[in-house]
Amino acid sequence: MMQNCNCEGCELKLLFFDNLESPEINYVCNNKIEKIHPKGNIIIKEGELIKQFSYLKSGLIKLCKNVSNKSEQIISFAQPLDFVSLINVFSDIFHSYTVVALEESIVCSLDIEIVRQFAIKNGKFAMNLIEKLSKASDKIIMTMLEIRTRRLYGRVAYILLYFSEKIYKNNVFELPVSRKEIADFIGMTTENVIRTLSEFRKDKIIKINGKEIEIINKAKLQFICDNN
Amino acid sequence: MMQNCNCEGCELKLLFFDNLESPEINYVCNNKIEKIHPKGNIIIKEGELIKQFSYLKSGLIKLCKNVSNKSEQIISFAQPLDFVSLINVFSDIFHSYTVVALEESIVCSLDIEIVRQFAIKNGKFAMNLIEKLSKASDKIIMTMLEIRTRRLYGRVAYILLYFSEKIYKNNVFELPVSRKEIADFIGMTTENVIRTLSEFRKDKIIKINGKEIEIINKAKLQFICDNN
DNA sequence: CGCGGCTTTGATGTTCATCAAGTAAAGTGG
DNA sequence: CCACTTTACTTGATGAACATCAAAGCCGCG
Repeated sequence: MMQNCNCEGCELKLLFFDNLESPEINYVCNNKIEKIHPKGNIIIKEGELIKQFSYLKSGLIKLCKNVSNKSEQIISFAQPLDFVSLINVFSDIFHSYTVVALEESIVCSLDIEIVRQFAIKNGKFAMNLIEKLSKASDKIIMTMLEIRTRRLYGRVAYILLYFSEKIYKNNVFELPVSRKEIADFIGMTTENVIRTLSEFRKDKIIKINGKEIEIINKAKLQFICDNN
Repeated sequence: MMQNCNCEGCELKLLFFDNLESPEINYVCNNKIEKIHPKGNIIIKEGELIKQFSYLKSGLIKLCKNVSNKSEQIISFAQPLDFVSLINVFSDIFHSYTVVALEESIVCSLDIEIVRQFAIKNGKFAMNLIEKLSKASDKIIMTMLEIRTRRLYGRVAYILLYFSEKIYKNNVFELPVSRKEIADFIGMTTENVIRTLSEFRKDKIIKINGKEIEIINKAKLQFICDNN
């Protein structure tokens, strides 16, 4: 789904291509591929050849991986500006992660060689890229540590606060993932995630209506997050 | 401990400064600080201002972090070429990790601004830097996932094989860390790490003599690693 | 020689995964 | 559109995995 939209107005252009001259921006604009991925669509598949540099313009994605033939592991969730095109696109030949759209997502892609050439020609652009990649990796590692230091209740509380504060910026939100995906992310079983959510509901900390969650006692949820 | 050693012979120069011209290499050589850190020394402290870009010339270090006031978390172990100067040196103002020497380590440091200017002036150098940073982050994330997918026995087996194969390339080796540090790394308690090591000893999988470990049944250890 | 830190083992209780069984919701084909 | 299948969700019961508490031995160091 190639589109000839004008990149001049794109805020992401500013993020990555701030340091490119106008003819280069035009080049990017003419050579980029913009694709709308419906919910559930696989954007990048583990094992595939890395051909493109991609970034998320809108939507929400999950980053996952198959580890040692065991069940799917979810590494992180990401929104625009959290960056997409992965940690390893410049250092590997094959994708080592799978990226899936959790909500309808617009992804812009550029031939990886074009980006590489830009970086080589333009050090400021490269430096900008380093900053973005660093922040993305750092965020993933920090989140994994935050989860590792907690137990079941704390982990579930953490992820509820995460969606509420970081992603939706609202006490009421629609969970973009299944109970199983939460379990895969926090490293617990689906049953125990459900049990914990039910406990929170019984304790009047949250309201549950299918995928819709309302946080009604945020202080208590924060306390559980901090003390479990 | 500043030294005027000749960087021309340094293999790390090739890794990072392959793309710098000779006068630039001389500049690096004259402005670098080479420091020998004895075992146990803190090389970088969490919270300090980021002033330098550092890399490990020899030795072994651990990367750790205090998370949410809870006990110290070990993120990874690293050797030379595994890289040091962290994921976030170009994107943050303060160090968010602590680096400690587990064995006597030689660290070379350069003013971070010098490195930044090199990257801006020389895109190839910047690209090289991106690759190194990417690989380092990717490795950390992969290791955290490998540990997360396993249970106590599998985790301990994993770390024994890790030290044996990746670090010391020998079936006999001196553990560079305490039992507590292993526990902090694999996210279990010290007592259970010890108990597991004792079990492995009773099952004649390893021999233990204080910090010295000998793997005598590697196939079995690998099996435990793969099935727990 | 005595103190503190690291290591070890055992006993106990908590946390969590697993198994089982049932309900609700969502997709599928006639 | 409905019967059918599949997938997601939910709850309970049980046992396994693990943390915690306690006590003692070991070792290096002042």
